[in-house]
Amino acid sequence: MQRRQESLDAVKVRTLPVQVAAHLTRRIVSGDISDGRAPSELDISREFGVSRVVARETLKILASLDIVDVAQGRRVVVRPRAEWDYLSPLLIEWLPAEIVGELLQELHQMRVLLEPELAAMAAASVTGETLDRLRGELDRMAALEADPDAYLEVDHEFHMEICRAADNRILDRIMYSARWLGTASRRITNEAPAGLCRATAEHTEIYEALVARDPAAARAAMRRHLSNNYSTLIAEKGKQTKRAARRR
Amino acid sequence: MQRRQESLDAVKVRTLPVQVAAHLTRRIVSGDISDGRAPSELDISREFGVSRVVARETLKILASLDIVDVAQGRRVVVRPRAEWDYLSPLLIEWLPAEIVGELLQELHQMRVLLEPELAAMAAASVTGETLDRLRGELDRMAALEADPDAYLEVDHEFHMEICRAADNRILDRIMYSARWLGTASRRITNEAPAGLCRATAEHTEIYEALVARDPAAARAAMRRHLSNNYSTLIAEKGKQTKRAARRR
DNA sequence: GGTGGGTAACTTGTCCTATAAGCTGATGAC
DNA sequence: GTCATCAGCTTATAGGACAAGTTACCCACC
Repeated sequence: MQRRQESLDAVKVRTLPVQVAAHLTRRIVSGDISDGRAPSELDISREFGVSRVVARETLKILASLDIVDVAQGRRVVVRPRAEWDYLSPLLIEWLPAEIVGELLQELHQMRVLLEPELAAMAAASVTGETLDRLRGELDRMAALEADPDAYLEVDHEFHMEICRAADNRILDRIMYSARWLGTASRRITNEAPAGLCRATAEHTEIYEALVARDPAAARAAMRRHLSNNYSTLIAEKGKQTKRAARRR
Repeated sequence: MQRRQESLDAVKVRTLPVQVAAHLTRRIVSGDISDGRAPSELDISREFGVSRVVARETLKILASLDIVDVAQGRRVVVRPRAEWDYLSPLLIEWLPAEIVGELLQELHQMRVLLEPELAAMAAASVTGETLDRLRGELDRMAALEADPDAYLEVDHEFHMEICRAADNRILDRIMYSARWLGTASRRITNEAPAGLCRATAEHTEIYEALVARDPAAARAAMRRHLSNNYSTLIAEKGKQTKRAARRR
C-alpha cells in the first residue's frame, strides 16, 4: 500500500488553489499576515486574480491543515502554529528550511519510539511474501546507491513494509505520513546523504533478524539503524552550517 | 492547544459536501460502490440533487482522506481501504461500529508505544504551569464522574497536556488525532464507560510522578493506566456482545 | 492485418454571476 | 444602560459556460 508516485507529483504543476495556499502559508509564517487577520474569499480572489471558486478551495485546503479556521459569517482566523497539521507533507513543503530541520528531529524522536517495536512485532508475525519483498528492496537499494533520491524512496518502502507486517492501520498511517522525511532531509542537508552504503548494511541486519523471526534482534537492529541515521543527519547539518558560515 | 469544541461540532449540522461525502463513504464501505467505479462530479450532482460546486467539494474531501484518487481528465477511482486516512476523526465517524472497534484496538496499541515514553519525557522537563493545569483537570474530572462525555473530554485534555510537555509537534499531532477515541469507545460500548473513578485515581498517580519529576514512575503509571483502560474497553465490548447474543 | 494518428466524448479545472444563510457590530428605541 | 433590530460583512449553494487534460474508439495508411 501507500505507493503513490511522489516523484511524479513533485514534477507535476500543482493546481491553482494549492499554489495560492502555499503562498499564503509562507506569508503567514513570515509574519506578513498578522494573527487573526487572514484574507477572505474575496480578498484572495482580488489579490491573486483568481475566481472565487479557487479562493474558496484555497481556504478549504488551509482549513484542512488546521492553518486557519473558516466558518460562515465569521472572518477567517489564523490558528496558533502549534496546532497546524505537521503530519501533512504538503505543509512541510511550504515551510522554511529551519523549521523543517526542527521537525525532522521531532520526527526522528517519534520513529525511535515506534519503529523498533514495529520491527519486533513484525519479527513475530512476518510472512514469506513480506520477506521476499524486503529482499527485493534490499537488492534495489544496493543498486541505487548512486541515486540518492531513488534510494530514499525504496528506503521508505522498506520501512513501510515492516510497518505493514505489524498489521495496524493507525501505526501504518503514522509511518506513511512520515514519507516527507526523504525529501525534507535532502532539502536540509542540500546534498547527497552520506552513508547510503552503511544504511544498506543496517537494513540487511534488520532483514536477517526478521528472517530469523527474532523480535529482540530486530528491535536492536532497527534501533541501531535509526541512531546512525540521526547522527548522519546531524553531521550533514553541521557541515552545511559550517559551509554557510565560511561563505560569510 | 487543540481546544476546538468537538462537542459543538457534533451538534452543528454539517455542510452539504460533508454529508454527501459521508453517504458515499458508507456506500463504498458496504460494497455498494464497486472498486474503480466511483461517481464523477456530474454523477454526484445529479444523484444527490446538489450543484456541481458541492459535488466537487465532496470529491475533494474524499480525496483528502485518501478514499479516492481524483485527477483532471481521469475517472475518479476508489483507493484500497488499507490506504485511507484512519487518523481522521471525520472518517472514523462514517465507519461502521465493527471497524471502529478494530481501529480502537489498533489505536490503543499505538498509545501503549508512545504515551509511557511521553510521560517519562514530560517528567524530565515539566513546568509548574503545566502541573497547575493538570491539577485543575484532575479536579474537574473528579467532579464530572457522573457525566462521561464531559469527563472523557477533560481526560483527553489531560493526556494532551502531558504530550505537550514533551515539546514535539509531530507526537503532539499524532496524539491530537486520537481525539476520536472518546466518542468512538462510547459508540462501541454503547453505554457509560465503567471505571471512571478508577481512572481518576490512575491519573492522580501519573500526576504525582510528574510532580516528583520521576520519569520511571511516570512511565510505569501511564503504562498501568493504559492497560486498565484497555481491559475496561474489552470487558465492555464483551458485555455488549453477550447482550446482543442473548437477544438473538 | 497491424500500426499509427487523430478525433470525439468524457472528465476535472477555472471563471462568472446570482442568491441564500449566518455572524458581527453599530444604531436606535425603550 | 439594556436589548432588539438591521445593515453590511462573511461563507454556502446554485447554474451556466469554457478551458484543459485523458481515454478510447475509429479510420487511414502501411
